[in-house]
Amino acid sequence: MEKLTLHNTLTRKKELFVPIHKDHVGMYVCGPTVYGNAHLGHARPAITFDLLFRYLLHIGYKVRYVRNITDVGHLVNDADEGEDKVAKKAKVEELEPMEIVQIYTNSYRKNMAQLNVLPPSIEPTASGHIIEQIEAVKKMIEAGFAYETNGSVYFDVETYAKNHPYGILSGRKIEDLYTNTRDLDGQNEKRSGLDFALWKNALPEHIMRWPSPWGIGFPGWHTECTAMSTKYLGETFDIHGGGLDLLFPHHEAEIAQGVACFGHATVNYWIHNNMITINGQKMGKSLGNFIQLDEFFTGNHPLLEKAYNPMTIRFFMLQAHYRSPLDFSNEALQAAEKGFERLMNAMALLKNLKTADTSTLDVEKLKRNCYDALNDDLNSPILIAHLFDGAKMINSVNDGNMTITAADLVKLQQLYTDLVYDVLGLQPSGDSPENGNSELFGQMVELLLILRQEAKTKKDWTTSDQIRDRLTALGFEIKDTKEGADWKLKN
RNA sequence: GGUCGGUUGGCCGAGUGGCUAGGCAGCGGUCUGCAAAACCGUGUACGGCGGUUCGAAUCCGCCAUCGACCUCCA
Repeated sequence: MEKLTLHNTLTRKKELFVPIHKDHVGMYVCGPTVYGNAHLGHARPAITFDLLFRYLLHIGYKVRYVRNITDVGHLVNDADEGEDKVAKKAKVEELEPMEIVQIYTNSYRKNMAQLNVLPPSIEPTASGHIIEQIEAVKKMIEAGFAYETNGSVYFDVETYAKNHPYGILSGRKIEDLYTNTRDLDGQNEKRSGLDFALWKNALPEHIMRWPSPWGIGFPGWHTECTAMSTKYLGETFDIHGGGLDLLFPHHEAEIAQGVACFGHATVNYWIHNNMITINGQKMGKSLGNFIQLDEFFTGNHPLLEKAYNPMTIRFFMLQAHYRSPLDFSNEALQAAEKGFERLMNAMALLKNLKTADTSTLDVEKLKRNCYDALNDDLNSPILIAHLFDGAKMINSVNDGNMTITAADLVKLQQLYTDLVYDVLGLQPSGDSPENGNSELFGQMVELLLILRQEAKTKKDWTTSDQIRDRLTALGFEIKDTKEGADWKLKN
């Protein structure tokens, strides 16, 4: 099996990945809070961990991939008066909270499918695991790491920090946290400003509420991930992923909760993807540069010059390393679009290349380079660079400047299918399954091109150019090759 | 203010103590009735100042600058 190294945020080093159980991997990734449409920011962790998921599967692991749906317990702010995001949205849109959850869960799944992100093995919801969360809170109280005040339960960071390194993941020192913690409203119930809520007492106007040993309430926002990850992956599991923005306090809190519940660390490898910026600025609702995935796909946003195919977005993200920040701009996306086309052209040529008795290209070396890149902390940009090197070779063989044996061609085809389709999860953007009439439609275009060819034979350039120009105006791209005219629909 | 991470050619974006990243754009060429597309070839680089070294864009120090987190955020 390939030797994969991954950057572990806990040690800030690349480490050889060794799963707890041979051949099996347990991976948990923080999913979306479903109170709004998925945006570009959601695509980054989804694609990052989809790549990891796909690569682990490709190199032979059985993977249980758990990605949660947060549908409760995420407060709009950390004050006691904070409203649940889902409940707030429900009030604004005059819908049941679970209607909100359903609408945006459906929308998220649709967008993920468009990006060719594989569904996880298990997609648990916070509201479906209230019992598990209550049990976890009970354990933490019993272990002496949590306390109840007025029907709410808080994690006692000070007590925890006496014997455990709170801040180990985010590199924070507890003393600094004290001096830098902001004064928020409603801190009076907590023993310390650092303490975070495990269970919140529900005020009468709260619509999402459940009974608990501490009265009617709802779970705090860090608890669900601890309860659900350990329920499905065990008390200790291999990989925990998420966005860098969740490092503190969310993942730090998860580590503390895990120790409080089980007496030991629950996660071996913490993996974090970096953030996306737009024209150098962080994406945020208040900055007005917040672009939803649907808006990318339709081009319907003031910052977008055109619509972008989901595969362009995917390819664009894979061209940067997951731990680097990635800046979005129309120019960068259009460059990615062109590059992606180039790669797909090579994929198409690969299907029927002419073979020869000898190869003037080294498939094994190319293959080694590609896997080395992936094994080095999922270096997808390097992988793609090697795939472009290969594309150049494929073009050269096609032009007759290089040769390939039949055996090497099979190997090369396998390599590209494995890496481009299976691991990178790219697919030709022309494959739009919603276009049911595409075959008939294609035949019509062919017919027009035959008429144009007849005109060309008669040197009737007026007619031939008219057909070509009108088709171009309709959005078709006509390519004249030695074998005749070829066409495709520009997106 | 604290912590962490960046600063690479026109743009995006890798990587490395000495050996071509790659893509896009540009330029030149092939193909074509003309185009378009495609393909081939090709230049420009490592924020500033010091230091270590035979050699640094790559290591160290200082400075400048940008960003992230510290509060919900993917």
